Amino acid sequence: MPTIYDVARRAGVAPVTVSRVINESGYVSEDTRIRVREAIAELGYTPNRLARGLRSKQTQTLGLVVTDITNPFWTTVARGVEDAASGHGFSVILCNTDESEAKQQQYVDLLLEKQVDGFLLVPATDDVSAIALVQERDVPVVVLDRHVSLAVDTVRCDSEGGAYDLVTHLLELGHRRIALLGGSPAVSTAQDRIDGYRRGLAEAGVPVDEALIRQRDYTQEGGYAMTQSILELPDRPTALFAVNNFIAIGAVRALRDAGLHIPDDMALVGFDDLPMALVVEPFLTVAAQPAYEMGARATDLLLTRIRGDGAEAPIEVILPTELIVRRSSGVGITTAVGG
Amino acid sequence: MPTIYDVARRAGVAPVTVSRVINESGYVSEDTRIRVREAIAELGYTPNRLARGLRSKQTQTLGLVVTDITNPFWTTVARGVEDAASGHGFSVILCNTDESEAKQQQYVDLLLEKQVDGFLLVPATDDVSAIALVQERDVPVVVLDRHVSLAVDTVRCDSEGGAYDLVTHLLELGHRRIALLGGSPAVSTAQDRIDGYRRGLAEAGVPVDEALIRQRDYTQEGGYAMTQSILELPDRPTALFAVNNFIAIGAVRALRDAGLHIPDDMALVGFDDLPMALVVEPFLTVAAQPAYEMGARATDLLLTRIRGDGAEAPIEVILPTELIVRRSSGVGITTAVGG
DNA sequence: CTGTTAGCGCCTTCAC
DNA sequence: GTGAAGGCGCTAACAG
Repeated sequence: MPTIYDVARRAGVAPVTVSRVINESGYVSEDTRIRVREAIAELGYTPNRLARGLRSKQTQTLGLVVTDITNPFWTTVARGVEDAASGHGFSVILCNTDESEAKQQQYVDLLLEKQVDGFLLVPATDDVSAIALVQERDVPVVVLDRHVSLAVDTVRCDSEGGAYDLVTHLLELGHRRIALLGGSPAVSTAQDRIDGYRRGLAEAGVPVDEALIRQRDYTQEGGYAMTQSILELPDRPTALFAVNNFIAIGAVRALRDAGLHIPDDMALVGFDDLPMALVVEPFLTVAAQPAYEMGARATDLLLTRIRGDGAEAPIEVILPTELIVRRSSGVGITTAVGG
Repeated sequence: MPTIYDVARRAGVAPVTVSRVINESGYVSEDTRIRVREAIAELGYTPNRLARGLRSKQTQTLGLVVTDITNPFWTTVARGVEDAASGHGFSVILCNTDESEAKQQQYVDLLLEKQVDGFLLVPATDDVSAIALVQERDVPVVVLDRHVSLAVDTVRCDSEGGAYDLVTHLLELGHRRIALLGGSPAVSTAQDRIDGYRRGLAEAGVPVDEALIRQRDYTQEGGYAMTQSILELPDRPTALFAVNNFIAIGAVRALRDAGLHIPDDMALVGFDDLPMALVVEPFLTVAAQPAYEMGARATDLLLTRIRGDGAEAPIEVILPTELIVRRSSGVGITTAVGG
């Protein structure tokens, strides 16, 4: 592997001049620049980023830590991050925690050791120790999607508002008994969506029936089981609110297995839209989150922090969700409407 | 940021001793080991992998370059890679090319600069220059999923056999006119699947009608358009073979929009299964590829190459596909059968 | 506009 | 079992 010394020798200049040509930093005459470029091409020289990072203390690399790369929502976020980052010459290392505290800690340590310039992190649980560690090390972090009990930049969606919109939509259609199929209480979005659900009912003057609220996790199995448990109630609801896309799919399957028709026998609404490429027939009424934009915005914020010219105080960016009304809630509309 | 020098001073030893403790290399007495460990903990020392990599010429990092991170097939492969790699202390940098030659070249260059120890790469097209470059640099590469015109380790699935199984299955059900909705000719799997299709028909003594073969790309839009074009034929086929999961979904939508019922009006089979978490009702007969295993096997192979104790000659691993018969092909079976 | 010097943090090599 | 010396490839800081 040739180094800048080899290039320098061949071009008849000092190594530092080669460095300047590569990084387009400092003054280099057009003449020597051309000679250096030629030498680089002739030798097939490739810069060594380890050495560069060691010396300059910048790796031009971001760490992205998500909870579930299997969920299209997160791959979409990742694309937003990737596009925004590469537009500024940064690359991204993607890590998957499976909502595990231990894995999260492990990846944060690894990324720290790899000297990433900043973190984009979806907290696996409500434990903030990993994030606190990053902050202690003075490495910029932006928390994605969820909020934590820590002063830190956050970019997330309006889960409370999205849930409110969905419940209000169901109430307007005449539903009064609406069950909630929830996620883990350790995840802030799950809690926010319950809050929005309660507010929607409260504003409509409909009392909350605690027997209609379930909490498990963001999985299809969870959605299936919660739906089954709801269906066993003596006094069944007329509508279900699934707080995540996987839960919604589990609910659809459980309803189908129980021989119930959507929306005639049971209305259903969900959170997070599925990509068009993956779904045969979009029929689920959802509060869609701007996943791609969330990734891009968070990255922009992180990059300003890395540049060091942002405001001092932590910022919280909350992106609106979009209510997309389709067949599953029981209206004949299939086009999107604002929300 | 503390360095090994700080740790060494605190523990009253030489830096090299700290290094030995961290890497568990060489002899260190139990006594000093404990003192060093304590100093590390007290200072909150984190090793710097850039420095380590620069010196040792190993980064314990693999580059994984895939064509479409939006496709659940690739995220599953990625998980297989990730699990196998982290089991051996390696981390993975995941890059997405969107089937673009230029992006692939860009990422390969970047990963080379980052000094990854090895590559797992899904070729974006049939251009092999990027792979050749990696080989010139003496960095081990394993090609995933597709085969290329180059002597290189490859781990892929038996596309030809899977296609053969699907076509044979349709033929056994009595179909004689089977259309093929294909992918880009620049992608070897697309070609292999056509080959399997032709062999299946040939062995059954059914002549190939070239008017029933379409080739576009692995997208839902492509599947939709190809299906429409097939439906315009004066002499329609009775079954469709979609060579990829996205194409299959596009076909389902096109058939539905045309008011045709699956499988009564038109049978349909596809390639690649969709994860259970994402699909409401699995009804598509498919040749499923062992995505996770493909990633894991490829990683194992790559790691032996990195260790340098593998055979010299390139290896080609071909994993079998599994025929999963469901409703869409027109049989009343919904359980999996071997293939 | 170009060059010299030094050192980032670590590990390899050799010495004791 | 432990340490001293040196250098991986690059760029910051300072000259000129």
